[in-house]
Amino acid sequence: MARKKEFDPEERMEKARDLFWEKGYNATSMEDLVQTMGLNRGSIYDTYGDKHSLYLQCLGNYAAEKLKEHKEAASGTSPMERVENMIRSAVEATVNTGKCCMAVNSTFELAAVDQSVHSIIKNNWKDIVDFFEQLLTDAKAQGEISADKDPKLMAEFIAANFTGLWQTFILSKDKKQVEKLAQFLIDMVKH
Amino acid sequence: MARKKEFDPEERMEKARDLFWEKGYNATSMEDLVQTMGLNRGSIYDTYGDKHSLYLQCLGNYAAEKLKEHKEAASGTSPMERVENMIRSAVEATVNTGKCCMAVNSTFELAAVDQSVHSIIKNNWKDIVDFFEQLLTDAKAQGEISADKDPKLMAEFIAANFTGLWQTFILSKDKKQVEKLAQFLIDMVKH
DNA sequence: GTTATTTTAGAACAATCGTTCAAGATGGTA
DNA sequence: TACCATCTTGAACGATTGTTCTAAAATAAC
Repeated sequence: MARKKEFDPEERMEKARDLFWEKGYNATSMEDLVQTMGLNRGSIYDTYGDKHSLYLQCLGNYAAEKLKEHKEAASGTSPMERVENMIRSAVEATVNTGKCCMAVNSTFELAAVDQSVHSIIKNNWKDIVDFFEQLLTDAKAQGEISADKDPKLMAEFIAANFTGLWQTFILSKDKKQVEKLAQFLIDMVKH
Repeated sequence: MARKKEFDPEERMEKARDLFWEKGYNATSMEDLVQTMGLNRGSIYDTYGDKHSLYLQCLGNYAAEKLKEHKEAASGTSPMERVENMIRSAVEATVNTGKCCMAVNSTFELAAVDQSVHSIIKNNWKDIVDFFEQLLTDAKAQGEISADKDPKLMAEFIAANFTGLWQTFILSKDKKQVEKLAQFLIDMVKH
């Protein structure tokens, strides 16, 4: 055996992830990454592969973490309360950090032309929609939402609305407006 | 006086616009533009300025055209029917062309870091929301939607949902699903 | 037909892009 | 202690980036 890495690959990847998150894939240069990660070019290539490979790892890391956060945010005594908390929690995270979802940024920058990116995001999207669907199915069984509602369709609708909320936040930069819109969504879903 | 341009600046700009639309700003190189526009580098710089300036002109052109299309799609005998047709028309355009909104792509790629881009898109966004708001105000006056609804908020909600529909289309590539989601939105808005 | 002015064409610019490589440093194992 | 696989370093690669410049071609006005 030989030397051990002087850095923590996971920790440095998160620095790269935050940079990609902020600037997007194409606007982030290898030089930027060298500076931000505090690593030599060679170490980056040796550890993560090329820029695209590093990006995929960052995106995968983000997606996994985001899914975990969504599930953690789903606290509450009833299914619909859990759905509500998920929505509010996502909005809160956005307005507090000032950053919107990296996966959504990536969707509009790359997913249409990059198969690997598309696949990662689509799977993550499906996980989130499935989680919503389960909650809404429970809500329906408990009579929290009316019997004529389609949990799957409604789950997709809620998830799609996240993207709308993020766009609204980017354009308006108005915390209050995003929160009002989120409340409107919740009211619509609950009836 | 001297020579006249051998090309139609407007027509060539639309070729640039379509390329930016497809690939995004950062992934489009000047060389790409030279090839696609069929112009010499010098002619591009002389006519449109640098790459960023050309992009802003393309985006402005797109925004103006999109607003026009939205208004043209707003046909119908009642306000709510006109709103419905706007939504359906936007979805149809997306699934038929396979392309989603350039302004939304641009929002997630650039608006957070580019003030000029942000301004163009925000203004266009406001125009569209205002148009929806007017229709919804009429709908409310005519009793098509209930009196407790807020037309402005609902207009923002509908506009935000467009973005969600586009994202769903990119990820699912499923025409039917996007149409179902659009119908769900219409049902929600109409009650 | 001359002149003035613009448009063209394409070479060329420095800067940056993503990537590779060779040489030196390191430390666990034999 | 000697070995050597691995990690670190920094220079360097060719390709491409956005942009500029020069000279030739073209045309409207005189």
